[in-house]
Amino acid sequence: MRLSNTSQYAINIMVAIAEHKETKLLNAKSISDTFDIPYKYLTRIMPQLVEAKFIISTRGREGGYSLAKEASSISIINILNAVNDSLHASKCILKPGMCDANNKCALHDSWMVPNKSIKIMFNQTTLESITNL
Amino acid sequence: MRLSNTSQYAINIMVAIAEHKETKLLNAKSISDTFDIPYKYLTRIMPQLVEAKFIISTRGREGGYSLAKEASSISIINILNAVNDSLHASKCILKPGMCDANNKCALHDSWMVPNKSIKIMFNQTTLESITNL
DNA sequence: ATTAAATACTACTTTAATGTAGAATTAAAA
DNA sequence: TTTTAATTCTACATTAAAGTAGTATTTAAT
Repeated sequence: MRLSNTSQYAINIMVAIAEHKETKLLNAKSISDTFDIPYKYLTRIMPQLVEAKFIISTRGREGGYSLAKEASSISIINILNAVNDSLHASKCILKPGMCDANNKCALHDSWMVPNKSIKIMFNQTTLESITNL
Repeated sequence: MRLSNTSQYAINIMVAIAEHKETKLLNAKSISDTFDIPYKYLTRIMPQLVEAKFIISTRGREGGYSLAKEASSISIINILNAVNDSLHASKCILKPGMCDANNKCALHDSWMVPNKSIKIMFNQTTLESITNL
């Protein structure tokens, strides 16, 4: 029951950029150092977050990253979706696909309770709510 | 946010054995067929469940598996522990280790709510509660 | 006794996630 | 204008999980 490294990295990256309040842009090296994210791996995640329109990248010397929109408008689920193909959120916990009502997996009903809690958390938690602004 | 294939397999296997109420023992082939678990992979999981004292194996012709104890005494968390080295249950969602109170990861507090719900479910859900007995 | 049907053991292969390397591109500073 | 510091792109390497194969062992049925 875990989040992939890539997802963990992405969330930490977004938090770092949201919290960065200096005039100089925050660059990949700093983020890599702060969270012990392998630099070369991080620099492959960054373009995905740019592509998702969460951050703006500025290339060249003195370049780096900054938020592209309000921290309050970016929730954890958005970040997860940007780096994972899908969160598996709607998938069943005991089989590859989804359970249908007639043919439920053994944990289907039991899992609904924590799964709902997870979904609510990922949906309602925004960058604003978890950063020191 | 997912359970490993091995964990999923183990839970399905235990449910199948718990629900099996014929005089003939339930064998690996049947379980493999029922849940589309690769036979050879399944036969490497079985000894772990035997080792954990959840099931009894009977070798040789007409052999198979049966529950070693009451279905009510085996909870999901027990099964997960038997096949995973650790469930990561106590680990933090955004870093390899555990957060300490002073140095929390960004999602630490937010994660506590769903995490508690997951723990309760895995601890309180027993084979008895999810099988048709 | 022999055969058949089952579990158990050991080693190997494949796959997807993760991590690494190097070169290209960009743009400010010197 | 050259250098430097940054992002981006593409390809390759490593690792751990998942899957496969073959053989040994066990035991009931024949």
